[in-house]
Amino acid sequence: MPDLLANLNPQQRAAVTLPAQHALILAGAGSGKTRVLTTRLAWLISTGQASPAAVLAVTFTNKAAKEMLTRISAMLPISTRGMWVGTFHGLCNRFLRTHHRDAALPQSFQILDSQDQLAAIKRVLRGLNVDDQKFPPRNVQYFINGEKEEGRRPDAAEVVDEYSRRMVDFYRAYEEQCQREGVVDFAELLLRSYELLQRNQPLREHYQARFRHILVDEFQDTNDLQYRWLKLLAGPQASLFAVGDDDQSIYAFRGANVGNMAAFERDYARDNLIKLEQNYRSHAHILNAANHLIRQNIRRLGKDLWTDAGEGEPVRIYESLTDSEEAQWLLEEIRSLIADGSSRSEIAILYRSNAQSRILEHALFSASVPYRVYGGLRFFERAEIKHALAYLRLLENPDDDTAFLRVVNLPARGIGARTLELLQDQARANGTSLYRAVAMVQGGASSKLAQFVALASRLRSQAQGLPLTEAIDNVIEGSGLIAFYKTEREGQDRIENLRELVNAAAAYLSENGIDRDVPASVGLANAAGTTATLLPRADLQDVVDAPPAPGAVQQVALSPLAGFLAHASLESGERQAGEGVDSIQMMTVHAAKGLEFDTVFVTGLEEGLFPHENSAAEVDGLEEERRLMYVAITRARRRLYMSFSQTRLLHGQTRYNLKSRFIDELPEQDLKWLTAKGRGRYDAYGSGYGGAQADAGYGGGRFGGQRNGGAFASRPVATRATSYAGTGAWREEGDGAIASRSPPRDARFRIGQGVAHARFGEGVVTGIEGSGEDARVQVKFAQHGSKWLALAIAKLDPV
DNA sequence: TCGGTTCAGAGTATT
DNA sequence: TCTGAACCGA
Repeated sequence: MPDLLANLNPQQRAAVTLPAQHALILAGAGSGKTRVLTTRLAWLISTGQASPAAVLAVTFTNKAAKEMLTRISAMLPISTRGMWVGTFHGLCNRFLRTHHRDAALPQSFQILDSQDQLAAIKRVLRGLNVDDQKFPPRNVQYFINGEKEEGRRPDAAEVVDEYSRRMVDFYRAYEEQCQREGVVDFAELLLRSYELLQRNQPLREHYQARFRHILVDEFQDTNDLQYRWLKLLAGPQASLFAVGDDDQSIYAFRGANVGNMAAFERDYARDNLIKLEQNYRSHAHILNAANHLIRQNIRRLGKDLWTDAGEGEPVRIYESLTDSEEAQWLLEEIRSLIADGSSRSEIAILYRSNAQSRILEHALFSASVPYRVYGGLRFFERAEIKHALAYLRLLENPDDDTAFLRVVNLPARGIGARTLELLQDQARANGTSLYRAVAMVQGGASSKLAQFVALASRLRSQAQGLPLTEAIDNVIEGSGLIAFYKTEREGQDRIENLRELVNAAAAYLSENGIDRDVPASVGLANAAGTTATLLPRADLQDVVDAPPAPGAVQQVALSPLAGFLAHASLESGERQAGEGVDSIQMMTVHAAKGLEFDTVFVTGLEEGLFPHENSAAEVDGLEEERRLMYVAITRARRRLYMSFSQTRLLHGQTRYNLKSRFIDELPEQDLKWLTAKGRGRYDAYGSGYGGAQADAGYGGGRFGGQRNGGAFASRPVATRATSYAGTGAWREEGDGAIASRSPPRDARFRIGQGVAHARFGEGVVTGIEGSGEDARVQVKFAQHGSKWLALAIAKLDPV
């Protein structure tokens, strides 16, 4: 297949054409990772080594999955519909629909997103009369998801104290509620698929025999359950092809375990580790900076990016006195870039946390520079859309109490909290859903409830004869949502969004090859579309190596409505608009992962902000921040700017920050300081820093004035110290006066340092005080919380 | 049931 | 400083 392999470098080619063995591809930023993954898949199919039905490719985001499918379609003359290419959750959803009986689920089970899940948990807690001050629902949610991601059901959860005993009780009650209502949350999709494969041998063997090649994207982002799921799915004849970059692992906080990469190499791919180190994105100065920075991380598999694209431009560093001045400088720089011919969409402004965007937006907005901020609400997360979906869910499953509660009084029908409490009591007493309990309650309000139930029931019977789009239109009108938003002051946008929901449904139907005129609630056992994508396609069936075990693959008849609802839960849709206009791209560094721009500004490079102060108390926290910085740097193709400010308004207070250690970790020869290096750290009025900004308002006024107080003007370092006195975090460079406590002489320990304790396990130093015999360190342990330990007594080893 | 007021908390986020 | 959630009075 010379076409497929053309223009691949030797490492890429080696990865693509690897024999059927487990392999780990360590793919650096901009090294053609997605290309290798998709070409590998296409190559396997086009050389006849695997049929389309015998490969499974899994990603984390729908965007990545879609991208992969698009590329495969372009490379191969086959239909990709029916191929197992999707997100972990999407594939598990498909699997559970197909085997819903074995999984003990209704065929049209609903999927709760995080918001729905939280609402469901609140309901559980209220039912148990739990004091939600003591047990905040968010914590319970965190606990439950954590347990599920560790593969533990309530019976297996560890109970060590009263607190965990209660948590496990809530977990159990929540599970019962979900089961009763026929709903699953995101983690449940995975866990239930995993358990089904594990306990059902014929089923497992069927899929193991089928999937000869399992390809995993962004492997460094997998959590423990996902990795276990992959290992279970990969049978003795299968090859696992994992692509990832441990240096870009930035999602530990949501359960990702970088350790999976090393584990995978050790257990599967000891002999097949391929590094893709040639970078096709950035010039050398930028790559040097990235390489140099990331080398400070201890625990990594190790690789260095290189390019033959030439030196390019040095990394520009800018220091400002205030955050608003930083924004002003940014604006001027952007203006001159645009004047020089840059397109706005090729300029990105990155920041560590969303709160930083405001002041930057303000500067751009005031100057009428078009910009687009990533993040925020997505289409299917909007309140009005969630309301409409809740009505639709009630049509599909009246026992869905989450949906019921969401819309029972929206638009207002005079059904208040008191009424609902009574209804919930009734439902609990009878072990039934709210919807069914309506018929059992007595009293004045019951007629209002009955009217609501009648409405839902009417909408349901109407939907049966209508195509999906018309059924949805009927629901948003008939429910009174449209009329409701007409009375709202800002309701026009919401009405437009509701109308857009009809279009989204039409798009869903056409993307899945479902006839537009099929009635919304009719199952599609033999029609094209939803069902067909759930089953191995008939024309692929003959190449499945082992025949399915009897009854292993059941007929699935998912209605267009049920399919659309699942789609809405699994794909939250586009981020908000601004598209189409050539605009500056603004986003967090996390959101920028996977993207690239000609010009990148990384802003707010200050201690406490980036690295973020909260990360100091996390195991591996600083290294993760550094990886985040690495991701930020490697987004830039040609021009990279980094800026930091001496002062910044945060939570309504001026904070005095030191420049980020990450700037000190960059190689000097690849940098170009736009302001005099190190100027502000010692003297705000220090010797000549260049640029027009010097005249723009650095005069005494700004510092001498009331705003920042005289203390800063006279002794900036001392004032800066105050913002850090509380945390004392990470002060390593010279100005030891900053720490409010005098640190122990013991040079082995620093704040942010990883340590190991015989009994408490691994932790991170978060505080140091005293000296000599009295030296104590505060350590936050992964398992046992935060403790002060006397160095003279405790046996602590640096990790 | 609705609207205003008060208060705590404020990091990154996909499915 | 700003936001969202909780709370209280009409």
